[in-house]
Amino acid sequence: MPRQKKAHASESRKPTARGAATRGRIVEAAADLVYRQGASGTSLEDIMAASATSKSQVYHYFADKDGLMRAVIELQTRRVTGDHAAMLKTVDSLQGLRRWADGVIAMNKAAGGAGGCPLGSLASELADRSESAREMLALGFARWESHLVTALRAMRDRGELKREARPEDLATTMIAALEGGLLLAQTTHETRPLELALGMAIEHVARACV
Amino acid sequence: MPRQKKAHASESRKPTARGAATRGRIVEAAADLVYRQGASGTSLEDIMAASATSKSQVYHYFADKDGLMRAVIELQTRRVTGDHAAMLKTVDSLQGLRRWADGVIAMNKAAGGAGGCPLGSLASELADRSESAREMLALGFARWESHLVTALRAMRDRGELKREARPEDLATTMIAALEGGLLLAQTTHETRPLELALGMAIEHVARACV
DNA sequence: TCGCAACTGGACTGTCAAGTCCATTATTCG
DNA sequence: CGAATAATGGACTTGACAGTCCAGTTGCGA
Repeated sequence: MPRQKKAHASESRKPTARGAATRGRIVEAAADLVYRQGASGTSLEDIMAASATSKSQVYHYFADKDGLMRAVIELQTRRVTGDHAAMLKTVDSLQGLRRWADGVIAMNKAAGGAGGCPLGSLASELADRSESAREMLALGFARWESHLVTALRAMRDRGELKREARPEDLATTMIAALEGGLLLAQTTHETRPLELALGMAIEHVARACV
Repeated sequence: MPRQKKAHASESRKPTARGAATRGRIVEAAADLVYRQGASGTSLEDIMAASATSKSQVYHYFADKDGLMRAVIELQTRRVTGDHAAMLKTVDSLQGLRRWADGVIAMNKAAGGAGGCPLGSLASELADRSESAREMLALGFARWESHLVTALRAMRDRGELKREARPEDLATTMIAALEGGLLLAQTTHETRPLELALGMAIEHVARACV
């Protein structure tokens, strides 16, 4: 019996350009809605309407809602890590790190404090409810962290950061501060908690400088 | 027309002891389920089953599901602020603060990193979806912060903290670190991010010491 | 150009959840 | 005691939503 595994669209078929575009439209619409309303607060019909697709299209590309949500996590992870990779690419100093943080703060200010982190809100909602989602999100955070680690290592190589400093740990605290600050900003509708938290994290890095 | 406002049970009636107990059972069951499954992931029937009540009882004490969710927020806020008020009551030194942090970490370790913060997960889910919920949660965080501020002020009064230090800002960063650390712990199922984040926050306080 | 497979439209089903309603049973208090 | 009101049981309505099904169309490759 040659591969009768009933393989689903999302794997092992041969999508055309049109099909790939449709799939992309669905995931993007889903990601935006889920960002604003949460996964369980977003219905497939919402997504169909926002992406101008029909039910059969959604089920052609995804096994079920969970499968679509996994694709959403993947997209948001790509977006966040991509954005920060670009912002951090040239960062190799405390000054550069400060500018990166200022960029994050400016974005939050533009949103009036609301919104929160796309990865953070997904993690909070799904981490304890779906093991596969949790793993994907953990991986996403790890990838994000790795870009910070790269910047911190560059600082160390330049001699700004002490040789015994641990870039991995510093990156973890940076993201924790960012996520916590964003959550408080989202709740209070003020950017100040984020500013304070990121300020603390950067000071923490400064303490590990020579 | 004397006060025909169609006032609901949760206000302006006179509940008996039995009624108050029933109401309490409902809210507690709801709080536990919502903590594990989220608000939109928890149905009234789940809550009815867990609290051994019927639909008419739920609607006797709460106008609708939103009203019940507000009561849940209130309960969780009371719980969290109560717990931390007790833990922080006698704290007036960096040492005491460290012990408090160790207690938080131990609790998280006992849960295998999972769970997250009851207020944090509610905030992440509801802050952008219900203005009244957002306000209640902001108030809850503020009350929580105030207990930390009290401890920090005690440190300042004892002369351990610099006089120009800002207890309010330090408390904000402490909670941001805690929430961010908890989120990462929940996602990675490891306690380490929380340890690192709280370590950073306490070091941050230490930097403001004389 | 022919045939197969990718793609799409949309009706239909079954389930589950929120909220309504009314009848019945306690409890309080004059 | 005996109204008035609190408390409860549970059936019922209404709507929304995930997922199924099939008929029809488009497009690619031999």
